[in-house]
Amino acid sequence: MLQNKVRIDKKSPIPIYYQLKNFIKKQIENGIWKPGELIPSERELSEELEISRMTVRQALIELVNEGLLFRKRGMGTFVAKPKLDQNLTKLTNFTSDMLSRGMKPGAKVLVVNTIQATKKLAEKLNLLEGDNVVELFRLRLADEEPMALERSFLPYAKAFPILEEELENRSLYELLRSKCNLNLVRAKQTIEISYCDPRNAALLEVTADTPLLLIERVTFTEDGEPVEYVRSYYRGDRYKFSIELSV
Amino acid sequence: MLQNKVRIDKKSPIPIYYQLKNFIKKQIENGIWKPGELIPSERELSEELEISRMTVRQALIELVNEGLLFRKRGMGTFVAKPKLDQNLTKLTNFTSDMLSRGMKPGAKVLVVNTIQATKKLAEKLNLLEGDNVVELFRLRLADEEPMALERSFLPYAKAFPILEEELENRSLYELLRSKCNLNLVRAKQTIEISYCDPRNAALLEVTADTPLLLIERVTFTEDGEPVEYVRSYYRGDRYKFSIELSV
DNA sequence: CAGTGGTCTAGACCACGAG
DNA sequence: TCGTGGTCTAGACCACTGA
Repeated sequence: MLQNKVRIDKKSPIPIYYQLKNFIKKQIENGIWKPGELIPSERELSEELEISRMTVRQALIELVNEGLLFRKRGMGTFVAKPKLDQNLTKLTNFTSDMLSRGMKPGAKVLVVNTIQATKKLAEKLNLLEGDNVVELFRLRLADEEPMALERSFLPYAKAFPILEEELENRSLYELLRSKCNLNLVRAKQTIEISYCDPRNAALLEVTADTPLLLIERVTFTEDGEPVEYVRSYYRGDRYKFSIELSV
Repeated sequence: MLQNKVRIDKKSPIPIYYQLKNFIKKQIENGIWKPGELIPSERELSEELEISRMTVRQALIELVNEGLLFRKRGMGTFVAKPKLDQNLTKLTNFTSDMLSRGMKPGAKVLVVNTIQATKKLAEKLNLLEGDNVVELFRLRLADEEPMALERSFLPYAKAFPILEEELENRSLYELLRSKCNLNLVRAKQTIEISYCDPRNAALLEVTADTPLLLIERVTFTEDGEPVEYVRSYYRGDRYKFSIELSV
């Protein structure tokens, strides 16, 4: 049934359930277990690999959550059809988005500033009106071509270390993680059609009446604290937004 | 520590871990455990409620996945700041989307047809060129006003029962679930700016040069089989798309 | 009926973080 | 050092499925 049980090393510092997850992923990747097919039952895996059934279950449950497997009560566990990139709706940013499209990301800093929170900003960032806020206005480039205008607002108290960093062509999220110890894990965003502020049209190399995709986003750390409020104007003729959804 | 342990009923058919989840949700909802605060440790909950630690863990792990709690190694489990609607990126559809906006959804059927799959359709729906496909072209209404044009394509073999159903003002997803036994759990979609086909501009009550939000989507069942390919043109002046993301 | 996944127990050892 | 979450075991009973 299983080619070789050597794949599980109980002495390894890598958790057993994690090794099993990787083993199952490999079986699927290599087409040994095909989409729609039944995989060995929990008890079978548990016995053949000489590990506890609860450990097997931890691996299977995580793979079900990741969408690689699905289960039917009383029937067994099956390989899901791949088709979908396996991760759902990843939190991404301009830098990694462009990299995944095979383009070279860039950022030209137009404004870096410390301002006082307006009522709207205070609301978005969970601050008080008048609290200090870092404003960062950048032109985002893809393969050296203008792609978007991005105006970010960050609570000064959390993000001030970035003011001492070189921001040109750097990933803001990477800086927030490494310099401010802020781990961004969730975001809420809206997408709508908008138009360019005429003063900024030239920067994007469009005319003022060109429709743009306006993406407004608030990004949060794992404890739910907002860290960034950003408005991005993407050139509608060059950008297409892609997402995956689940129930 | 815990007001009363009566909340866990071991005789109930409701799983213990599930009762515990609900209990914790209540504690958070009622402000007894506040955002950012430490909640009792796994061992504490296990002892006080007289249930196994593994059972406590199952409840906590699921709540962490749902974003209500977060954990720090060696420190404990904390209540996450609410702020975000708790569900991430739900798979939604026009009907429930409009209901959640407090508007009355509607659908006017323009075309129902059985056609042969083109190359593109065959690819999207995992069919062979020429296979039968149900085409459904509808004008979607919100509070009786035109909001979007939606052209859906479904594999005839899976979706044919809907042809015998009244489609006017019905939710397609609801019909697919109840009449075709198709449970849609995932989707992949793209959002971009587009313009209306001049022949259809009048239906949306816009001029042909009005920018629209084009949402293209393929929807899948839990085993990864595509069930619907749909192109929706939303009026950019009336619609704003909203999503939540996580790592 | 036998086999499946779903739930649950009562232990155990580990690595990590704080004082 | 002590308490935390992370991992793991070897059992158990249940409800559900298909034959």
